[in-house]
Amino acid sequence: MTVNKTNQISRQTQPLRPRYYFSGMFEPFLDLLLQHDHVIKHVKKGELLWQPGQPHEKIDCIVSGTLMNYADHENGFRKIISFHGPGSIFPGFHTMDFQIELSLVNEAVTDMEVIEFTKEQFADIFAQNPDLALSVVNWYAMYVNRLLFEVADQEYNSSQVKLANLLYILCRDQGNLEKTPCQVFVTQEELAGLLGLSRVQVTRELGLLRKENIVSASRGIITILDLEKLKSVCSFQTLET
Amino acid sequence: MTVNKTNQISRQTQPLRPRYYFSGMFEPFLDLLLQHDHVIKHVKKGELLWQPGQPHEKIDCIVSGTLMNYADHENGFRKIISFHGPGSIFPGFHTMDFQIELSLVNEAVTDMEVIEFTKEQFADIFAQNPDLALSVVNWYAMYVNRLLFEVADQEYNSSQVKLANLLYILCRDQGNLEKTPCQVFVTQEELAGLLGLSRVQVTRELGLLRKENIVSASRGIITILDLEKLKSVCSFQTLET
DNA sequence: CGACTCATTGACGTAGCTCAAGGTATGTGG
DNA sequence: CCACATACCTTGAGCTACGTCAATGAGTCG
Repeated sequence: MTVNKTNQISRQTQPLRPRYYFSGMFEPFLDLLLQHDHVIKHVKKGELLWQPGQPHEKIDCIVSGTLMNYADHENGFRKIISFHGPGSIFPGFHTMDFQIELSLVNEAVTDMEVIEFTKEQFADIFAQNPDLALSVVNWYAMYVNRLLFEVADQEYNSSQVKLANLLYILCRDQGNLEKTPCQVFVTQEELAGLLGLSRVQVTRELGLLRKENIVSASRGIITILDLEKLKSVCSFQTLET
Repeated sequence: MTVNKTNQISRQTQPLRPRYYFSGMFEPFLDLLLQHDHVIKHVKKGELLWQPGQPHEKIDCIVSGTLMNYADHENGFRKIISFHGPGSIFPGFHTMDFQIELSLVNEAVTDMEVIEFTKEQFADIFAQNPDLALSVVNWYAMYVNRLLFEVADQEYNSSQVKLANLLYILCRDQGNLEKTPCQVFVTQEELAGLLGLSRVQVTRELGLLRKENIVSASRGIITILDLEKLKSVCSFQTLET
């Protein structure tokens, strides 16, 4: 996955679009991070990085593997918020306590290796390295961007457009926009959790996309057959110009 | 408004709840900011801080007045995202370009005075002052918290609960939780924009709350008559324990 | 081969939307 | 101070997108 590693003020050629998968931003700092006090942790697929209901005491920098971050709502819905891969940190570094963090869950979707810091340890590194501090800020900006996309754009789209947007973005997050057909490895239940729709509605909308030969679906895999047709369903905020 | 000005690792007594109105975080740095290159800007009520469609080139630190930040969706809905008052900065400092920022609008809801920096100027201050850098990060964390609240909680609530949550939070944002009756100065159209509901639906839900003597409403003012009853309608994420 | 999890499809209910017609404060110019 | 315009608010009728419930099929794995 290509990631913009800018640490200076820079005008990219294309303004950035939302993403659901974060990676790469802290790779330039891996050596630096390893020089400071830390703990190496290995987490098996399916395990949680820490127990929900606890305040966030640690910051993890991902070396390998992927993490899924979600929240379980009091009336039973599971909202998937983001995925984090190598070179991302989670949760973002800050020095406050938020109620809502107590109900966030972080699950390894593959075996993982992470470098773990306490908030105090990370605060020291943060204070001594303005470049790293800037990356923390840019990490937050990307996270805000994903959330703003949902709050200001997806909220007003039909379930059809929501789904098309998400599939397109997941495709891009994998760096697969060029090669069609592109496979996205995700269950319909996960799609529903990412979109805030019911599983049944996701099935229906996928059915429509399938009828138009835009995608084909099998157990846990969506294949994008016709990216151009898919784009024609997406909303403006999603697409490159 | 009381604001947690923590710049060290600290465990507050109460985990923080979401807020829609941001202020105070950068007040300790006002003198510091004024020592660096800046421009003082005055913006009249109703004017925009910068034109939509432009990349965000500047960072404004608010000295006085209040700003409303919203996005207009391609199919006509206006989503209100946040309000910023004295001691907040807007937009958050970062060094990337995001597509979605182009459609964010920032309108002065009162006459305003702001200290304006270019990204380059702010980047210098950021690099030289770890304390200020930490406040930028904490500012982002609070912003993320407001967005997560909407994405992970409000999304699954009925319009009744959504509205109750919002009224309670607006009340708290003003620091008025103690004194009932508490007045919230907001039109029903703004409530609709904050919640992603139709104006008509907001009227209906307010009507129900009125029947229960929880609120009374007049032109542009909602008065909370019975905070305890209002709390009984709210969802868990909204309330203090 | 039985027991999962994942996907499909139909029947039906409803929350919240749109459209529409009106009512009531606030502000402005004469 | 009145006439008129302009916000803002209220209420009803009807529609529809999406949710729920339920029954069934289709891969996958020990």
